[in-house]
Amino acid sequence: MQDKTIQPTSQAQRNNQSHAVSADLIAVVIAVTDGEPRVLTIGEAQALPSGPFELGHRSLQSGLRAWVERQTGHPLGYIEQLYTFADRDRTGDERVISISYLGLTREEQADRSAAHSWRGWYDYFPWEDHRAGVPSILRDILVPRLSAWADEAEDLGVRRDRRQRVAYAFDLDDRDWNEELVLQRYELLYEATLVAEATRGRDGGSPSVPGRPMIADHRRILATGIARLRTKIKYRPVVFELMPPAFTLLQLQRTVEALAGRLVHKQNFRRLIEQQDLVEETGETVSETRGPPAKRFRFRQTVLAERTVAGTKLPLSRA
Amino acid sequence: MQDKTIQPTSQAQRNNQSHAVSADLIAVVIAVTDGEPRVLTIGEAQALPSGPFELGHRSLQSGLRAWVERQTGHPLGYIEQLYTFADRDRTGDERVISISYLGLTREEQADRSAAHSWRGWYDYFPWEDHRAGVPSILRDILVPRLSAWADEAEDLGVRRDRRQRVAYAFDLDDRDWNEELVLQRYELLYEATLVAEATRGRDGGSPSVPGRPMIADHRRILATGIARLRTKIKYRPVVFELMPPAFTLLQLQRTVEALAGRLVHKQNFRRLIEQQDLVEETGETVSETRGPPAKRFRFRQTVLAERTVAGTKLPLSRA
DNA sequence: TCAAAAGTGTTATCCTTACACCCATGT
DNA sequence: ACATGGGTGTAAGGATAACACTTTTGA
Repeated sequence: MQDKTIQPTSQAQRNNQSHAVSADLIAVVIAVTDGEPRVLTIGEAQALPSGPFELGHRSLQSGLRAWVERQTGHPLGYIEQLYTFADRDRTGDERVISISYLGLTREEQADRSAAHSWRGWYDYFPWEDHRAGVPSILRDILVPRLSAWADEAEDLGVRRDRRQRVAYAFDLDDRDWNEELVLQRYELLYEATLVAEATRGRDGGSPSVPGRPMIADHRRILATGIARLRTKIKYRPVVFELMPPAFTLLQLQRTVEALAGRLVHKQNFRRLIEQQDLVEETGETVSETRGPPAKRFRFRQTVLAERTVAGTKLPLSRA
Repeated sequence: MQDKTIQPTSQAQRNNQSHAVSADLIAVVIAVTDGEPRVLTIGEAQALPSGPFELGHRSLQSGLRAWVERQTGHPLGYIEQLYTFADRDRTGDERVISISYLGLTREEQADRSAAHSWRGWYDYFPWEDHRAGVPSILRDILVPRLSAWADEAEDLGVRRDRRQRVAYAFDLDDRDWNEELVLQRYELLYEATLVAEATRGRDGGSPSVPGRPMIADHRRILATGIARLRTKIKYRPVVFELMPPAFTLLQLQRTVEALAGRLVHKQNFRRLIEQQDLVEETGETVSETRGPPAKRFRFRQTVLAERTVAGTKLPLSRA
């Protein structure tokens, strides 16, 4: 359109302070303790650790690590970027860019003095825990309210679209539950103004549904992190970031189940783990549970080097 | 550590202009024409479309769309976020945050007047095209130079680490080539100062290797986009964003091969596509190639709604 | 004593991989 | 005629899902 745009304009306009933005770093830090997935929070457990990206930070990652450590006393191990989004600042004349990260650790003797706490993530998403069967809130509260919301649309197309999305994201009948759709479910609930965040500041709306809210859009970010983690454990050995150095296969299974929010088949799970050579025996056995002593295993660090690998899904031809 | 950090500090410090940043939006826009994957470039084909995120932009996505359209006259369809990174500005007292996106379109009658061009992505990464067998540059130039670089390290551990990473990322023997490791390969070449971008500004270094450079870190971003696309085509039906409304199975196959940089098995590919119900016949046939007329297919839009689905890899137990 | 947990097998089924082959058509 | 491409068939192998069952031990 304009011929002055032959060179990328970023350089040219950088000195123009008219587009001032500030960047926030936000961390979703997860640990699994006693078979419960927990998230690291600050304040009244309504906020994720976060802080502005500063000039002193060497990189986004190190800035994030600094903030988490400062606010919670907890050093981070594995982290990966989640998503970046932008909202208009409350003042309106500035933009806030939020860069979110997912971190995995073990909930250990961190600095007690720091004001932080670990909260079970199902406090925020009670409908996501299907380990003890389909949660009653789902059947009794969420689905009826979502159906009502779908039907209240005037336009036929909208109605159909809503029904379809609700069915897809919340479809139960046990086997069809897709645990990865954490974010889609939260966003549907938000759209239907069934979560507190959606009605905040605005008037009325439906009374919100069980599940603890968070400040700003932190709960949405947490949902993003959970969704990412639930998909990732299926194709990358990230669970081990959450495990102690040595563990039994049952402990490993319980951790996976805690994350996925559903139970897995014991024998097949064990076969899966062993056949992929993900673990090796330490030689010790422990009998912390009742039942016979269990062998302890450790993660084979070498697989990180060997098989950062990905799976093929293309039927390659031999050259 | 500090007790004043009970609340997230982002709010508190937002008005402090000491951490001024500017945010750039960068687009990797891909199309496949005549069996060649192309990337949308501006300037002397050394830059990706980009521009600062401005107050007028409703969202990151719409800001990106605006910039690409302004600079190239090309409207965007499918886009997804790639990655966000930060570099110190050349002035040193400000930060630049780059938010990159991947876009997929068809290279069509866009505005001719706009100063843009489509470049084959293998111009930038000649070592990534294995459709006609292992590229000779790989055997003759890249691998020898990388080996030399690995061996020139003084520390034994570093030497071993480098060799391992080179072997993993570049290992040939045909079948073991992993087309998804585009970024890892580029970064190794960068680390070994074998690409022009690595020696730019600095003195000497090894003479660079075949492959067209780009400004700043645009080539790294392109590598990120290619890698993402190569992995994504395996589990989401995104190829169809690159196809015309109707196409033959061979055209579809050629597109996938262009992206993956390797040949796929014809019969098995067709089975894969058909059994997943991704396409349906239009009823027409065309004989543009020699050989018998081919049926034309169209993408079944419904699958987007039905199966945004993901695959299980956990051995779930029946409740 | 009994229930929870550690283990070991075994089978059917599906998907992937790899072959081999025939037919139609344009050069 | 022949090479290129369209289309069909099928057999072997491995991974997954779904069974059933024994043994050990703490509560």
